[in-house]
Amino acid sequence: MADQRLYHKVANQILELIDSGVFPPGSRLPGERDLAEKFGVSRVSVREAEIALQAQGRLEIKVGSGAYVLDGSDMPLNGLPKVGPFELTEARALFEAESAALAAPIITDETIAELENYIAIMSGKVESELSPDEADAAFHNTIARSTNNHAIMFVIDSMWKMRTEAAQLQRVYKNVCDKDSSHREDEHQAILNALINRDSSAARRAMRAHFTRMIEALLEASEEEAYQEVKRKASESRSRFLLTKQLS
Amino acid sequence: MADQRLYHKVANQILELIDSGVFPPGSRLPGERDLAEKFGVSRVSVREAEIALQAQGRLEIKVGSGAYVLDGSDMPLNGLPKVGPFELTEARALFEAESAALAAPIITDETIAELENYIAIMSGKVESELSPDEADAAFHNTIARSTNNHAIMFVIDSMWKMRTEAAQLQRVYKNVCDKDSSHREDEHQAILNALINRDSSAARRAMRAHFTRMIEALLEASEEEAYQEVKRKASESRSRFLLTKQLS
DNA sequence: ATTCTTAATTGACTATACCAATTTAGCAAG
DNA sequence: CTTGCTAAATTGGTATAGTCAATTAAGAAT
Repeated sequence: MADQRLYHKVANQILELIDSGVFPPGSRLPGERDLAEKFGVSRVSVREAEIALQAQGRLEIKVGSGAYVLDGSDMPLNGLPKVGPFELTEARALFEAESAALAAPIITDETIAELENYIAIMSGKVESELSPDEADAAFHNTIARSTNNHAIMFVIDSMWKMRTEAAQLQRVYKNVCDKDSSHREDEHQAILNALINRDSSAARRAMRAHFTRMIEALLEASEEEAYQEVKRKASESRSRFLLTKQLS
Repeated sequence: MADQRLYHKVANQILELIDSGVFPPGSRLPGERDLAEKFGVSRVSVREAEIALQAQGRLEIKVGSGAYVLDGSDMPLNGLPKVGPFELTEARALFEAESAALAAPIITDETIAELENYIAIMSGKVESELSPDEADAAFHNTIARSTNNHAIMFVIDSMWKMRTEAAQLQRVYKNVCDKDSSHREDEHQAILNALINRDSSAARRAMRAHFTRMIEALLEASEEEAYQEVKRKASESRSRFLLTKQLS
């Protein structure tokens, strides 16, 4: 532990100050010169520490202004895998179902009201600064959050970010996402109803059904438009997913 | 684009050299002094560039040796949340169970042989360059890999990395992990048997049981040693986990 | 109160120097 | 010829000190 570089130690000290609330997200860090004196190190080490933190998406350094603490929500999260739409949807079907099942028994009325709001936004019945897509993200993330389990929140959030990247790259996925707005509302409502009833098992089923239909839609889309890659992956996995579906 | 920092430009130049194959993964970069001269910048700028790339997991800098290009496979993945041992185990119970259930119908005999080998390594019956802990990681990662789903592989791998970080920080977790070696072998064998039978449902159950016992062990440990934080989180979530367990 | 100018602050970059870890070269012993 | 050790060269790590440019804050002029 003693063989780590100085700038690494400094970075950790800064991180502690951030996490302990001394420097909340959005706030500005003291200047490099101040921090150098405070930590008893050279300015170079502070600089290197801040550069490393910036590379990790924890800070944003503005020339002539200062280093600002970034909110954890917009952390880019390095190293997400490139993942095809089918396998991603499959993974979400499994994991988000468990997320919903775990959330069901302990979800609060406030959170349920929040979810209702997101559904309204998605259907366009309520105007908001959130886009329908962002409301969709918020819907799933909020369920994950109500599990009170940070690992689950991380996983659900990561998969949404993969979806965003995948949607940028692949037309099929985007088309399907756009086209399924009609089904989406009903399915989200079904999930919500299960949560309102605090029915863990129903929540799992509803969430699985939500993504299962998305997979079907992807399959159709991949047949219409000859996206070989998607088609191959889809047919290869179809049987086993439909198999495991029955086992829940 | 012209207002980016120098070290950022240098980092991009280095990245280009890496991606173009001039410096393949595993190779060593020229020294900071050489690169500084080559790029026509100061050594500090090269240093800052390499530190940023290291923070992004593209390089590994070894003191007195040099900066080495990292393979994409062992990128450390930044931005992992700090997660308590209980919630992490809970998440793994849910997600790894689904991973195993999905893998069961399509796992190959080769992969099963691989898993057998990892179990043998963990029990010490076979000597290997892998530590028991690394074999444990390989066991779970291999199951995830056999799902053929990159999103699932990512999630399982991420959670193992969280575990590693958590174990460094929290004694309880580490103690439990060390003590459960005895149960571990039987449970892993049970999982493997389910996979051999291609029994999706049994694989799910076995995997859940594996982590459920770990949670019980954590609960005991947190009572013995008065780790308030763990204790609180555990008791708060215990009921709902045991609840959802029955619903599978 | 508003705008403009100016001074102070802050990050960006360079140059130089020294230290410690690592590697390499060379030499000695077997 | 191989092995093992030592010393020198290489390499990253840190510090100090200074210059420059972007930004901000303070003050003056309107």
